[in-house]
Amino acid sequence: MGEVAQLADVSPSTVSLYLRHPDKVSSQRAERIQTAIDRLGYLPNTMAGGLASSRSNVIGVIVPTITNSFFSATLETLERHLRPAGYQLLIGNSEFDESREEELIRSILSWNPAGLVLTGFAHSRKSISLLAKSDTPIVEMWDFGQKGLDMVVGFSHRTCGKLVAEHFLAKGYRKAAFLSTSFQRDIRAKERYQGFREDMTNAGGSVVLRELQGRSNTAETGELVRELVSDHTDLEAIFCANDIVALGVLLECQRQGWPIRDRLAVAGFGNQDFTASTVPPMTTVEPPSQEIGQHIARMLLARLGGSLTEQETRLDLGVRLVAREST
Amino acid sequence: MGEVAQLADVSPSTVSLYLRHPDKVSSQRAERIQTAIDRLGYLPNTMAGGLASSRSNVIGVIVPTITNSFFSATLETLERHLRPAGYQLLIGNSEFDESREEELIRSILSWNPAGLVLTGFAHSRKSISLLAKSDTPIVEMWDFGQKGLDMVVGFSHRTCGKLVAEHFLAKGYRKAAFLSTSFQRDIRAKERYQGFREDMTNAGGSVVLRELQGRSNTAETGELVRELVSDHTDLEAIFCANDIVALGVLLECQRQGWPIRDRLAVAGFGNQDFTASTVPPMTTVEPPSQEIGQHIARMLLARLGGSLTEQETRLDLGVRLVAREST
DNA sequence: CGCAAAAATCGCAACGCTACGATAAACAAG
DNA sequence: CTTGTTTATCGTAGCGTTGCGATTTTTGCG
Repeated sequence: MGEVAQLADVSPSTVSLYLRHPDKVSSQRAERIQTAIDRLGYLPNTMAGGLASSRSNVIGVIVPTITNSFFSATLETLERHLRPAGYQLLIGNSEFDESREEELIRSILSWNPAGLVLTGFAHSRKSISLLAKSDTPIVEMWDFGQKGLDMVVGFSHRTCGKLVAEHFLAKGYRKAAFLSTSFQRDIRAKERYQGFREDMTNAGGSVVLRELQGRSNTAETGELVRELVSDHTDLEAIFCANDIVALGVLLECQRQGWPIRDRLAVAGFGNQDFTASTVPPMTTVEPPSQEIGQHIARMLLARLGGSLTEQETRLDLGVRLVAREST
Repeated sequence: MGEVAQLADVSPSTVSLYLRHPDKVSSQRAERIQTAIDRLGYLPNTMAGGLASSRSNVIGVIVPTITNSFFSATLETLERHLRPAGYQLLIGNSEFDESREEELIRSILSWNPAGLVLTGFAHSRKSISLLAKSDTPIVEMWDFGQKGLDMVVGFSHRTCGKLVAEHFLAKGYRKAAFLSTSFQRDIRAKERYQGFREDMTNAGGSVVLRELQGRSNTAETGELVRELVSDHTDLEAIFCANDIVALGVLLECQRQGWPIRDRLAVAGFGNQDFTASTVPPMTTVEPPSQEIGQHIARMLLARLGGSLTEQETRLDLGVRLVAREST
């Protein structure tokens, strides 16, 4: 930066001022400075800037996995909205593990981030105390219904389960199954199950549960479907933890020659693109993946912009049932 | 850090030394320092550290999109291997846009990153000069066959196309189509097309090309398939730019009642999990998504560790054809 | 043209840490 | 118990910015 100042024949302070508030510098010098910057290929040192101003343009985001269209859609939207305001995302993978999350929180906090976005409400004690000590704005996303540490943007997974239960009941299905990825990995799938089960049983129906070992896997899904059907010959409908699992069910039925809906109704979660084109088209629930990113960006920017007005701090974006021919 | 030093009754230098080289500090003080750190909940300030040592633990990665299982698998593996060595990934989304990539390179470079990973060989002039000026280790990934700026880890997409062509020819298919996502967005799909086309036509076959407007979309895919089949009644096989598109083809055929393979053979790219379970199971090509991440981590760590030995700097990981019943 | 107010520029002291040379403590050997 | 050697600790000078108050220049107006 010194070099730029020298070449433009101004003081370093002026260069810094120009970089931060270009309109506070006279147009002639602004021009000289910009020329010098271009000529030298000068890149400001973010760390020095961050240190001096004791704040950074980093926003940390911790998701359980990025190999998952739910979260990656949120991440992409979040980035798209935050970048124009000059923020950089620092993305961490907790791998569904609280202690991993704690480690990441520690590491991100040491960057003095302008904000921190976490997935869900489950955090280790230590994490919570770390977060409390720092005064970083926190957003918990992809869930709703608990107190939360600071801001919350998401939807209720219980309600989502209830929505599907209502739909099943309206269609006359009473004997249902919930086919899930591992609850240990995905607490939110468990919440959907609980909401689903509660409403089904309240209405005199029944729900049997099956968990996949690991992540969505169509081969294992097929096995579980065969097992379910042979154990529960009167099974009428399956609600799956996500669309890929539901696709697995659809394909297994097809392989077995069981007509979807007449023999077995299937619903997924995610409303991924392909669900509209399966045969038959799949009933699913659409989570507000993009909206989550968008509203987090909005809230965070408002908070960081320092609009002092006591603003909304918790946002339930709800989910939408997309009823198609598979139920 | 001053506080920690005071509480542990040592000098700040010793605390710093302990943090960086714990074994250079006597065990009694080490213990006192650790206690003080825990008690105060001290978190080192990464920016100050980075500024002082003029290097950072940041490794930048720029991918065209993270909403894509190819790249996200690489990202996850990369993170898994780099984190234990103390590195943090700074992920950027170029959205298949060179000027966006340039902006990201600028922004990441201003962090003084320890390394930078880019996708593919296509960069703007300015980007290249920026990279040349900085002495950051660069890795270009997910492609192979060009010179490259520094290190390269990937595979040849032309070869991939040729592999499928060979397979089609062996099965007796001569009249083929390539059904792609937009080439403008995905140059590498274009390279697969070129390799595919070259070998098909050399063997006396023919290839017709269709591009989807945007990203993989099963509805649009269906339309294009119908159009293809009515325009080219003698069409025997379709090679798709990815598995989702191939799934779209499969589903469309099913909807139309066209028997897969007998009427139309289909091959995808990606070997995503569900491809094994479609009806019939789908032929596809498996790119080394995870291996790419793994080898980049290895190369980068070797380079950063300063093993002075002139090491390999370009790595072709190849692809594997997974032949199943859809061809 | 002179003077006050506003705008533009500058100098300097941080920011919190690291690296290096200097100093002190511990240890070994004569 | 001295001296040389190794090991542990400490002081200090930056690292490249920012932000504030001080200083200079420009502007507006009687």
